[in-house]
Amino acid sequence: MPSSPVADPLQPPQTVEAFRTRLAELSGHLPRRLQQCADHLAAHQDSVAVSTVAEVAARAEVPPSAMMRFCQILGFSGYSEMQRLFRNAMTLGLPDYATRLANLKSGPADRPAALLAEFVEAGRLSLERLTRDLDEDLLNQAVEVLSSAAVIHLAGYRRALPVAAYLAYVFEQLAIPAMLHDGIGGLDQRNAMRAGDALLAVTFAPYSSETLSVAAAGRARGLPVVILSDPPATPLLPQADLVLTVAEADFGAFRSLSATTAFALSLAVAIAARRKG
Amino acid sequence: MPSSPVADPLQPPQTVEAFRTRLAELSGHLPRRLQQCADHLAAHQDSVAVSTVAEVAARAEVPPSAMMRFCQILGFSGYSEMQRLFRNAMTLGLPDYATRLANLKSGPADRPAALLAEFVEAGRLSLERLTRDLDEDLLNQAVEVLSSAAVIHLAGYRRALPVAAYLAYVFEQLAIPAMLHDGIGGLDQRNAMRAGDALLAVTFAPYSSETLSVAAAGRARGLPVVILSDPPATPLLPQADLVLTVAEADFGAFRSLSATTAFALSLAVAIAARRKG
DNA sequence: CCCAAAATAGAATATTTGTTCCACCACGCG
DNA sequence: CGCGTGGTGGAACAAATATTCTATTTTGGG
Repeated sequence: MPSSPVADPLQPPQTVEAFRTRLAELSGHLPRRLQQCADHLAAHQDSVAVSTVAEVAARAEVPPSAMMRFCQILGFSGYSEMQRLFRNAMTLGLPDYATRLANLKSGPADRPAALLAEFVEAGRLSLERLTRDLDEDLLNQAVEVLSSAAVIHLAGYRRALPVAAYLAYVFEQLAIPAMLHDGIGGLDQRNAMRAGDALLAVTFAPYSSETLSVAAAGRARGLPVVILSDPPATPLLPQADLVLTVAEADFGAFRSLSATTAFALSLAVAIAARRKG
Repeated sequence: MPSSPVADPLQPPQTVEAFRTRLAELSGHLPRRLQQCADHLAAHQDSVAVSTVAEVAARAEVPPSAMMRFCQILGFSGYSEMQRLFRNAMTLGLPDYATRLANLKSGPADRPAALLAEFVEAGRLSLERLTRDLDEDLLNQAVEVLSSAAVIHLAGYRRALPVAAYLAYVFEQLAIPAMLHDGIGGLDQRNAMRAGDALLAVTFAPYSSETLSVAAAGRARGLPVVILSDPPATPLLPQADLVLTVAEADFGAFRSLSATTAFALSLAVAIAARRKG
């Protein structure tokens, strides 16, 4: 691809990394006002996504026109184009969303490989978002609670079943007592939840009533309940002691589980480490 | 007009928390278009900060004016005021992805968050490799074969079960006849495989004998057999018509399924598109 | 089945925001 | 010591965007 190590002054940076590189290159041999722009952007680059030129310029203590000139020096056509870069990087929705969705819906012989590229992109965004938005404290609490359980009960239906099943597999590998409530044949396994155990339930909106009912049963027995879901999980807050959320980017009506599986695995391994330590 | 005589003195939510609460209150007893707004905002609340009304409205599949009305129902004077709430919440927010990832990794290796950062990194690598190493021709053939099947039979055990289960879920959503051979209670479902059907088996090294035996049964019945596995899949080549591989990066002894789920979803959606087209 | 009230869509309007342009200033070089 | 080059700020202009308004459709009650 046409991305060279040395910055081409006519081509705008396509990624935030490229943007930073360009900024570093320029910084130092720049007229005073433009240097101010560079310094300010280096320190507050993400605020570009949500601010107007006037605001950014004011914070950098330069007139708006100076900021405009600076954008153009970076290779952008103007402030808007630079802003678009940061907006795209910030939102989980894919760029050109409408166009791509139209292609997916109408495009007759859309190549499977193109489709795959979209889902890979969605997965990448989700993973990125996962580290950025992580509530570390919440995760630590979940590890704490679950690692001290005698048996970890797992629940998850429909789209959440793969995650619960995966957790069951990993826990077994790690020699951690765990039990998957698969609800096969309508058989409950709720009475298997005993004092000293804990429940880890996985559910995504719209929340399946089975999962919620297992969670309620767990609480009724006094078990700590941890729910893994997608944001916003507001309706779940009263149902659990801890609610962890993973935002999974969608493409069209479809959502992969790329970030969720990574999160689940981390959780399991962290629990194992805690139990050993 | 901050105070009205009626018992609906709507003050705009001052925090995102308050915003979520109000959303939850309203949701349910709302006219159709406004409910769409509520649903969309619940799922993509942060994208408001970086999008115009027109964009948000388009994604929610409502006209812009409907979104405006909804903002006013929430108590805001208009979209701009609502947007301000999210912009403010975001600027105080976290450093960007690269910085955050570096911070997470630099900490003690036993921190759950550090662990997560590693798995996220592994996931990203896997996704990257997935597009790079993709054998497009093979994927097209798989789509071709599976899309013309009357029923798609799915097999997968142990670590592959989540993938097979996920495929079963997605096929059902897409109204594609599919059957998961879960092998529950040691019950085979092999006689359900009939002429005109196809088998999609998922297995990773070391290959489970159950999966291989289902694949053999499928072939014996003359069904086309597609296997989804990890490289090198050489031992599987004689067992199947097509062998697709997804390389999943590992961290320590552990492998996530980030790339595999993305691949599985793509495959399913591509098959659906092919059947419709 | 009809009517009133609410909801809706899209066009018209108002406002905000980005961008360009040009007069002015500072500095260095002939 | 002027003259030219490059930098600067602000005002004028253009584009994008939010917001309001109204004709039309839908909904629910009598």
